[in-house]
Formats: sequence, structure tokens, C-alpha cells
Amino acid sequence: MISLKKVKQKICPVARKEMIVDAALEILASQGVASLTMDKVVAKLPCSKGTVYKHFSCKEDLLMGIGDKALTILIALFNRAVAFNGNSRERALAIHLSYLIYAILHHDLFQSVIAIKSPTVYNKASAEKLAKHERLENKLMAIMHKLIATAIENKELTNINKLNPQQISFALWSMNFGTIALLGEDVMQCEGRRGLEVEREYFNHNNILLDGIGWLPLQKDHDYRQSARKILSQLFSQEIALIAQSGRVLVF
Amino acid sequence: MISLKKVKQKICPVARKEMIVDAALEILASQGVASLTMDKVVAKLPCSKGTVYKHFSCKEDLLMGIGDKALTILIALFNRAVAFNGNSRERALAIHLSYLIYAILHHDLFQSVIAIKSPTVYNKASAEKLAKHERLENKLMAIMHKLIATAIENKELTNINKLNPQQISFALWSMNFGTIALLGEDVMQCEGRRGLEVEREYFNHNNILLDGIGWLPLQKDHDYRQSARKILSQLFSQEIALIAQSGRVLVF
DNA sequence: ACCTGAACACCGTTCAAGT
DNA sequence: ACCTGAACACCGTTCAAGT
Repeated sequence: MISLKKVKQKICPVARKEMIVDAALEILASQGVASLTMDKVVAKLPCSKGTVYKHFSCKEDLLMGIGDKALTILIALFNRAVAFNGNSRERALAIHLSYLIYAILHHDLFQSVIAIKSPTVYNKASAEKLAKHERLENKLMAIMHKLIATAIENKELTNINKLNPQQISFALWSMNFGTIALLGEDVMQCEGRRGLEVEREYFNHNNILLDGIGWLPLQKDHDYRQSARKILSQLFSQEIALIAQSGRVLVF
Repeated sequence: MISLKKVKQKICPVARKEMIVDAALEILASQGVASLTMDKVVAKLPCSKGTVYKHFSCKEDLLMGIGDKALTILIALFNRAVAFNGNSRERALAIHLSYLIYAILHHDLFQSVIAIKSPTVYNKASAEKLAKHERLENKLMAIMHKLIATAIENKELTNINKLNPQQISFALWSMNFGTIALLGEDVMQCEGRRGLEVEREYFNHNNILLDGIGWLPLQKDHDYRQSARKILSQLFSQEIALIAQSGRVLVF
């Protein structure tokens, strides 16, 4: 019998680590988080299971690697968004729109970051990978914290509840995350959700919440629908085009 | 060799179905959703795998059965909450507090309902079980819809955004769900979340949001902290005692 | 030293064999 | 007709054997 064994070959470890994450990402994108299998990852790779396990101590560790990639993409979007040329509330809206775009365009990555938050995953992953993920998450949140702190200083955010920037940032994140998690495409769409479109409700929730914390100008004094259109065309035309390719149009 | 085969025995199918769900529930409570295994369920049961599969076509179907139990508990809590003797915004607060209590007291059930919303589960479960689950979810949401519709009629909810009751109900649900999902006990608690307590932020978010949709009286005109205390002592003293048993105190 | 893949334990699901 | 549990396919993880 002819041996079909793969020939041993040394590759730069950093490059290989990236190859492994990329292979996992392909499976994630085409089959979803639940179908992500070490067997399938290895099948896409020019190396063996043992080698994959040298880079990632377990499946959960690999998921952390994917989550890091997700956060890196999101950080780039947030940074682009926060630079929008408008008032501070419009910049907050820009960040939120970038989060929605990310959730639609990379819904597999969005799912992977959710998965990471569950004990089954974070209890198994290595301390090193967990620390790295936390660093990235902090970097992401810092963008929002800074915008909020500045807005409070400039009296654009009246903050009637006297919450600190971290608390306000969390209120916004909870709302946005919850909306996408309950109305997103990967969620069971039962009768109770009929008539609700994630992008429209997301926009509504954003207005309600920013009014609720007293972020000026309030809805009644500003046309945020127009701001949203401006943000999308000025900052995210490329992403909107990609979303449009799947036959979907973002309307507010 | 002595045969250790279980002796065949007929049992009322309805009772057995409940026994199976209860066995699954025990595992869920002690080991979490991810550790729920058909093997473990069968081990707790006086019947075989084949019989379990006669009642539930697959693991996901069984999860739907658990989810139904979860919704039934939640519906009972909502009904108790909405009967609170106070203004309509206080009744909304009561419902939200009951949701938080449910998430803390039955966090395993909370997790199971989340799991059901993912495609891996709802795509595999039987149509019959899905329909039943949807019916229960509608029953749950109807409680909130009705309260909102009445509040709008009575001009207690000024609804400056002109959203329909379903949309408002979804805004509230998104916020509450998102807050628990991001700050709950089963979530990775990294540095960015330090200093945030789910019950305190949950209460803050609730106030911000209800102010945002103009549900009267606004925070500045009413002490909702006192309302919360009244609601908990009048309606949920039993649940609060159970939570206290695990060394936890709900403070607002 | 580094890499491979057979082997093991575990899990969901099926179905031939029992009563 | 109803129930059982061995058997199968699949998956995460390990490690003895190869180079």
C-alpha cells in the first residue's frame, strides 16, 4: 500500500496560526458556529490535528482567535464612525450604525463573539487568549467612552441620571446588542416579530435611548434620519454596497 | 450471565413526557445547557433512549420542551407583575423586575430560551413543538402589549415616536434582554464590566428607556426606586427570599 | 525537535431484536 | 404494538510512532 501520510513540513508558526483561524473562519461563514468542527478545520489545512492543537489548546481557544479577528474588524469600523464630521450625537449614531453593519455583514463573527461570552467557552479557553480578547474589547469600548465623556464635558449630553461614561456606554451597548440579538437574521422569526425590521427598530431604539439620556439635540430638534443617510453614504458606502449584493437595502 | 436489561413497562405517555423534561431540567440546572446530553437524560430515567426519541425527535426538540416550561413560568410571573396596584409605568417596571428575577432565579431556563432562538435549534425541532413555543411566546408578549396599548389610550404613555405597541414592547424587551445577556452571571466578566452590577444597571436602563418613550410620570416626577422596593416586597417576596438563599441581595 | 494520524472517549441517532 | 440497548457515524483530544 502506498503511504498517503502528509509530508512533514516546517512553516512559520505565526503564519500558520493565521492560516488555522482563516480556515475556521471559512467554515464559520458557510456553516455557522455550531457546525465548526476541528475535523473540518484540519481538512482545509496542509497540516495535522496535532499541529492545530499546538497552536490552540482546544476548540474554544480557536473560537477566541476568531473572536479577536471579529473585534479587530469592529474596532476599525468604530474608529471610522467616530470621525464623522457632525455633532457628538451624530457621531454616536455613526458608531451604532457601524455596529449594525458589522452584525449584518459579518453575522458569523457576531455570533462567534456571543459564543465567547458563554461559560462553556471562556472557562475552557487559555488565560493568554482570554487576556488578549479582553484587551481588544477594552480598546473597542474606549472609543465610545471617550465620545461620551467629551459630550458630557461639552454639555451636549445632559445626563440627567448622573451615570458615568462606562454606565452610559453599557446602556447603549445593551440596547443595540439586544435589538440585533432578538431581531437579527439568525433568530427564530415567529409571529410576534412579524412587521418588525431590525434596521428600522434599531434606528428607533437608538433615538429613544439617546433622548432618554438627554443627548442633544433631541429628536424633536434634529432630523436623524437624514444624519443616518449622510453617515452611510459618506463613511460606509463600500459596506452598504456589499450588503446590497445580498439583495438587502438598509432603509431608515 | 444474568441479564441486566430493563424490564419493559408501559407508562402514561403524557406523564413520561413530563418525566423526560424534568430529568433534562435537572441536568440543565446543575451542569448548564452545553452539558445537556441525551445519555445523561436517559441515565436519570426508567426507560431507554428509544423511548425518549419517541417523545422528542431530537435533542433540539427536547430543548423546546424545556423552553416551554420556561415560558410558562415567565408568563405566571408577568401576570402577577401586571396586577400591581400602581400607575401604568409602575406596572411596566413590575413586569421588568419579574423578568430580572426570572433571569436570576432560573438562569438555566433563561439560557435554554436563548438557545432555542438559534438556527441550529429551531431548524431541527419539529414543527409541532415550534408552533407550541410560538403560542406561548405570543401569550407572554400579549401581557406587555395590552399594558402599553392601555397606557397610550389613557395618555400616560405620550409615545412621541408614534410607535405601535408591538414596537414599544420590542424596544423594552431588547433593552432588558441585552442588559441581562451582557451583564448576567453567565457572561464573561472582563475588566470593561468591572463596577457594573446587573440589577443596578437594569434599573437605570429601564428608567432611561421609559423616559425616552415618554411614559409618565417621568423619573424627575416620581421615585421609582421606592416603587421597585414596593413591588418586590408586595409581589415577589418569595422569589427574593430564594435569591437571598444563594447569598445574593437585589438592591436598587 | 517537530509533525502525523490512529486511537480513545463521548455523544446523537437508528433500528434489529426482543417481549 | 411497544420497548430496549447495541451499533454507527461523528467529534474533541491525546500520544505513540515516525522523520
